[in-house]
Amino acid sequence: MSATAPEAHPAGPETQPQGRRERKKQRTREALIDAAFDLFAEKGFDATTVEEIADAVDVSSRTFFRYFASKEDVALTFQEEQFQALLNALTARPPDEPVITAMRRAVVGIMEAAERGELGFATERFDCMMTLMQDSTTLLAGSLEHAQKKQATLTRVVADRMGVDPAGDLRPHVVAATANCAFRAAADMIQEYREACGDVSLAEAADQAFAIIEGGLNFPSAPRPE
Amino acid sequence: MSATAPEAHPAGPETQPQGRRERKKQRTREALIDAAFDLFAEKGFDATTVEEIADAVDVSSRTFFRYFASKEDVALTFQEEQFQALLNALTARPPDEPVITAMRRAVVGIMEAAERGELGFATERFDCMMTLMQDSTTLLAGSLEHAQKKQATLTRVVADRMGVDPAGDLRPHVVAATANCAFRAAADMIQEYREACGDVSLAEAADQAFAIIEGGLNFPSAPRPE
DNA sequence: GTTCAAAGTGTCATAGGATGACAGATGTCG
DNA sequence: CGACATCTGTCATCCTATGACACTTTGAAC
Repeated sequence: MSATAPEAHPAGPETQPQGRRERKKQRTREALIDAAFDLFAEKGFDATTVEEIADAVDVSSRTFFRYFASKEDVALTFQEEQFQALLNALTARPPDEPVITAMRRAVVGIMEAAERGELGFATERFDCMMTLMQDSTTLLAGSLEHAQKKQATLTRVVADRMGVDPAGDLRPHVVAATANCAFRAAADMIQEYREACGDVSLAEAADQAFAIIEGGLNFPSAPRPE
Repeated sequence: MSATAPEAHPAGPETQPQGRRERKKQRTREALIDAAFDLFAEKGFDATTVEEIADAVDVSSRTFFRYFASKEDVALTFQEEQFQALLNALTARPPDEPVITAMRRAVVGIMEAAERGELGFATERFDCMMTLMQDSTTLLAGSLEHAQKKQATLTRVVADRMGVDPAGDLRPHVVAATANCAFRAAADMIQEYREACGDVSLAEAADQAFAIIEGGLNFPSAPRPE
């Protein structure tokens, strides 16, 4: 996940590959992703070795690393797709919406789409990622890192929409960070108190989180009972 | 940074160690930290090997891993200290302050203290960490992971202060996430646009970020010029 | 179709992070 | 001092990740 990424998550939408070579490459790539998730689901992220993934597709592990920069990378394919979808959704929002509203609708929309399996991947994959990240700190770290790195892009888009310069103006940075923040807050509550909050969907919780943030967070401290 | 951490960042405040063994252990630990940061500052995080750190203190690299769960761990010592200081600062805030105000003052206070070298470590170490994280994605990932894991603790403290139950109530989760968010937004702007924002301190920027969040983020989108 | 360059892959080699096992050294306490 | 716990070094091993080189496939130019 460090310096040189061969071609980290290119995975554009449906481009009809011209040559046989391209098609074969695409097939290998997807086979690796499938195999990886099967194994992850079966034995967890950490317990699955790159060699096992590669063997399942009958390529050498060296080849695996020609497709993915790291073991995390293959798992974060979907996160990358989600992020790209978010960018699209955000720019597609009507231009007269306040930024935070546009962001909120875009984020919630994407999460709903993901939950309905309407993005490039199945719902199980989405759930699987959530589960995996609870058990694997390295995967969690990778996911957070990915999100963090993408935040710079998001900031630029937000700044553009606001018509301000991201150098010197903190506001677009905060708005972009808020998207992250709302998602994390929602995911945290659901993961840590799964039984208590029952079947609240991530999308719903994120929407609530945005509502809370937009309210300004001005909650009183409780009077000390004692 | 995964499953078994030997004794990740214990580093309590000044406890007078009783036995010679304890003292020696403490000395080794600190020597490792010092050596690590010297080397990190000199050649960067990734380029420094555990063996080099261990050699500098004249212990085996196996011993290094008995003190720190990973190479990241030794670098995140200070982040852990900062977090503990934040918890203390937060609980020390007057009970009649609204939570978000208490959080804001606590966060900004800690960052100012860190910038003045008033915590357990020198200012250079603080700056060093910032620099290192720009160049090392693995360290960045570790830092984010650490922050994320601590957020659960922070959430509980916030919930306690608000007198609410963190299961089912999203608000404390959002407040806790906001602290993270404000810090990240501030750090991002300063790091990516260093020249533009000149000598704005991290503490100032974080304070501004809180102000923006408390305002509710209700910014209009710019009219499309063309 | 033949030829040639480019791209993809396998094999081998290597570095570094991290962990388990075990024996020896070093403290601690009675 | 002697018994015991703890710390440490050595060795062995696994896994991730990368570089180097040779071989094969593919696509394109002639």
